[in-house]
Amino acid sequence: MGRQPCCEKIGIKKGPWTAEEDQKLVTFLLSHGHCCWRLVPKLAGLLRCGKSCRLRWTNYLRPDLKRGLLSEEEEALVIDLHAQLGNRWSKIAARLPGRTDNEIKNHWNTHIKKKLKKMGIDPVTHGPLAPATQPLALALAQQRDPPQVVREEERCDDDPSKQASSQGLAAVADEDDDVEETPASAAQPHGATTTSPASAAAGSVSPSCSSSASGADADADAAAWPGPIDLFLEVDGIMDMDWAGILSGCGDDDAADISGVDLFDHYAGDGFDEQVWM
DNA sequence: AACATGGTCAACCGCAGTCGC
DNA sequence: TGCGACTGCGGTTGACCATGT
Repeated sequence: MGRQPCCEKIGIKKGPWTAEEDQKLVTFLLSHGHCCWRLVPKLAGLLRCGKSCRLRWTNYLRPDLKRGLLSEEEEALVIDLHAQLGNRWSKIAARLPGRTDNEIKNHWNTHIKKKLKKMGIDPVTHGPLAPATQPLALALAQQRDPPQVVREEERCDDDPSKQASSQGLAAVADEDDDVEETPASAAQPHGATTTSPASAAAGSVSPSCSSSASGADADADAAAWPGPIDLFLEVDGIMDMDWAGILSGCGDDDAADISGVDLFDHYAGDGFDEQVWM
C-alpha cells in the first residue's frame, strides 16, 4: 500500500559526506548531468540515496553557490521577501543568486529571527511583537544597531501593500514563478559585493539541463574572474556542454571510469582552487 | 583544564505537487 | 481519470564548534 521508500534503505549510507563522495558526485554530475536522481548514486558509484545526492549537490556542491554569511543587503532582501512570501524558502532563494533555500532557512532561524525580535518585530507576522515584550525589545533595538533593516521592516509594518513596491519588487509580489522576468541585477542589489562570479549565473547554472545563462551580467562578472570558471557563464545550460572535453579522462558512458578523476586537479593549474570553491 | 551551554549548519524525514502511463 | 513514480520543499534533528563558567 504505502509509498515506496525513496531508496532502498539497506546499504544506503547516511550522515556527513566525505570528500571522496563529494568528488564522485561532482565529477559525475558535471560530466553527465542528472536525468533521474534515483540513478545518480548508482551511476556515480555512491552508496547514497538519490535524494541525498540531490540535496548535497544543491546545498553544497553546485559551482554557482556563494559561501559565507549573507550580506546586509541579502539579509534585508530576505526579510522583505519573507514578509511577502512567508516560509517559502525556495522562492526566496530563487531571488538570491548563489544562495540555497536551506542556507536561507538556517540563516533566518539562527540570525534574522533573533535580530527581528530584538527590534520588536514579530518574525512570523512581520508586525510588532506582543505589547508585553515590545518595550524592552524596542529599547534594545534603539540601544544597539538599528540599521536599514529596521527601516525596511518599519516600512513593511506600516502598510503591507507597500511592500510590493519597495525595492522594485512589485513583480516579485505579483508573480511567484517568473524569475526570468526579474532581471538578476534588480533582484541582486549587491552586485558589487558578489563573492563569486559564478553566482552571477546562479539560477541559470543548474544541473537540470533546461536553463539558459542570461548574457550581459554574467559576462561582465565573468570578465573579472579569470580561469575556467568562465565556462560556467559562457554556456547555455551547464549540462548541455561537453564536459568530457574539460574533464579530460572522464568517460562518457562508464561511471566507473570517472570516479577516479580529481575534478579539482584540472582546475588547480588554472586558478580555480578547490579551497576557494569550497 | 574540564565541563556545560548555546549557536550554527549540514543532512534527514515526510509530505505535497507534478508528470507520465 | 486514476495511479504510481519521482522531485522538490519545508520542518526538524543532531553533530560539531565556540564560548562561558
